[in-house]
Amino acid sequence: MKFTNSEENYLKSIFHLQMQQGNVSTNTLAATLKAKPASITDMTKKLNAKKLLHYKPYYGFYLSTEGRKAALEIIRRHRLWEAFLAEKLEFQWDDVHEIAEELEHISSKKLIDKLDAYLGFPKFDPHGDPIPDNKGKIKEPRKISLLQMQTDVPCIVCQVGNDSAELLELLKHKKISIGSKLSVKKRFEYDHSLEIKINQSLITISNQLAKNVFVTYES
Amino acid sequence: MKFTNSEENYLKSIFHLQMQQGNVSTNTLAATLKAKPASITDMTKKLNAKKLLHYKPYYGFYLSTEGRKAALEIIRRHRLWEAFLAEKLEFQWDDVHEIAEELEHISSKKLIDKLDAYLGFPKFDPHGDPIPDNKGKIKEPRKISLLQMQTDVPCIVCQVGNDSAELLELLKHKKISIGSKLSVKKRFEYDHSLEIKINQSLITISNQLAKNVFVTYES
DNA sequence: TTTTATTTTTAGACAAAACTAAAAATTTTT
DNA sequence: AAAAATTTTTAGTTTTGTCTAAAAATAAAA
Ligand SMILES: [Mn+2]
Ligand SMILES: [Mn+2]
Ligand SMILES: [Mn+2]
Ligand SMILES: [Mn+2]
Repeated sequence: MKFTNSEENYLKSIFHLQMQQGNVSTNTLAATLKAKPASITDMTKKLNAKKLLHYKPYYGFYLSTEGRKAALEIIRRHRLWEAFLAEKLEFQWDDVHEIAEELEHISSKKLIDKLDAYLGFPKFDPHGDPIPDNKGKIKEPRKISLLQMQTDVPCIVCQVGNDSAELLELLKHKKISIGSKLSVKKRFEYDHSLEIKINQSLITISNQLAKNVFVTYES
Repeated sequence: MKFTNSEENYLKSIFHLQMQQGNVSTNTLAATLKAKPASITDMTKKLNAKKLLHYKPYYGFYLSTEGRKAALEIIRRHRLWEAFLAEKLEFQWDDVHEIAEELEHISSKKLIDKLDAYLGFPKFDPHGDPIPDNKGKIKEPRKISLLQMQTDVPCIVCQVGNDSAELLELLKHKKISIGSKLSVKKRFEYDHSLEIKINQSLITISNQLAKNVFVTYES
C-alpha cells in the first residue's frame, strides 16, 4: 500500500513512541510531531479507517500488525539512507537525519533493496539503531517485559527472566509458557499487580512475575 | 527559494517545452503534465505571482530568469540521481527516470553537491542528457539527430529525445543505447524510415524514432 | 465578415492536511 | 461526591492542488 508523507510520519512516530511507553496518547504524539492535538485526532481517525491502528476515542491508540509493518518499512528506508549519507557521501552523523526525513518517503522497493545491497546490507545506522531487513525483521529481537506492555494489546510470551524452579513452577501452574497468547487487561496501583487474559480467562499476576515475563507483539 | 513538488514539476516541464518550441501554451503543458487545462491556468497564475514566469492571459507563458534558474537546479538534481541509480545501484537506463522524478524534489544543496562529487562530477546522465553544474551551466554536446546524419558515416549515439518508457523500451529492444556505434545505410522516401548498421547487422528505424536519437561523429 | 471551432479562463466543488476555538469526556483534586 | 483541571474530540476555517462545467477570448472556416 502507498501512503502520503504525512501518514508515514505519523506511523513512524507512533511506532517509536510505542517502543518507549505503551499506548500512545493524542497529546504525546502532538508534541513529538509538533502539531496540534486536533490534527492528531483527525489523522488518527483516518489511519484507523485504513486499519493501520487500533483507536478507541479518549483511550489512545496503538499500531495494528499492518501499521507496524508499514512503520518498519519507513524506518528501514530512513536508516538505510542515513547509512548511505554517512558512509558514501561523508556526511557527519549529526547531519543525516533531516535529509533522511525526506528520502524515507520514496517508496520504490527496488530502490531500497538495491541501496541495501550497495551498502553491503548494514545492520545498524550511523546512530547505532538497527536497520530492519527487507522482510521487516530487526536484528535485535523486540521484547518487552509484561510490566511495560500496554493494556489490551495481544502479545506472545517469548522469554522468561530466569530459569529458577520457583518461577517455572508458578508459570506452569498459571499455564503460561513460551508461545502463550495473552493481553494485559488491568493494572492495580496498590500492589502493581496485573490482570491478564489468557486462554479465554482472566488471571492475576504479581509485579514480580510480570517483570520476568517478556513478550513480543503478535506477528 | 523553496518550492512545492508540484511547482517544481511545472517549472521543469515548462523548461523542457520551451527548449523544443518557443512559448508554451496551456494545452501543451496540460498534455505533458497529464493535467486539465484549468489546473495549468491556476498554477501558471501562482508562478507568475512568484515572478517565476511571464504570463499574459490567452498568450501562453515562458520562464523568467529566476524560473529558468530554478528549473535548471531541478534538472541537475534529476539527472544526478539518474546517474547515481544507473552507475552505483546498477539500474537499467529505462528504469531510473520514474524514481528520479521523486528524488529530484529533495532540495538540500549540500546533498546534491556531495552526490555530484561522489559521482565524479559527471557531465551526462544515462540518457546522454547534459547535467547542469552547481552554477547551472550546461555543457551542450554537438549532436545531430539521426534524421540529419549523412549515410555511411560512422557515428555514436549520445542522447535520446526524451525519457519516456515507450521510447526507451523500443531502443532497448533494438539494442541501441548511449555509446552505440552505428551508421545510416539507406533512407526510404515512402515512409521516411531508415536502415542502419549496428552491431554488424542491418535494422530498420522509423522516422519518429530517428528523430529522437542523437549522435556525434566518432572521435 | 459572420459563423464555427478551438483554446483558455473563470466559477465553484472537493480532498488532504493543517489550524483555532469551543464542547465533551476523563482524570485529578478538594 | 462535587469541583477543577486536563485531555481529547468536534465544528468550522484555511491553504494547496486538483477537478468539472460553463463562460469568454481567440483562431479558423465559411
Ligand atoms: Mn519524514
Ligand atoms: Mn538514525
Ligand atoms: Mn517530479
Ligand atoms: Mn534523463
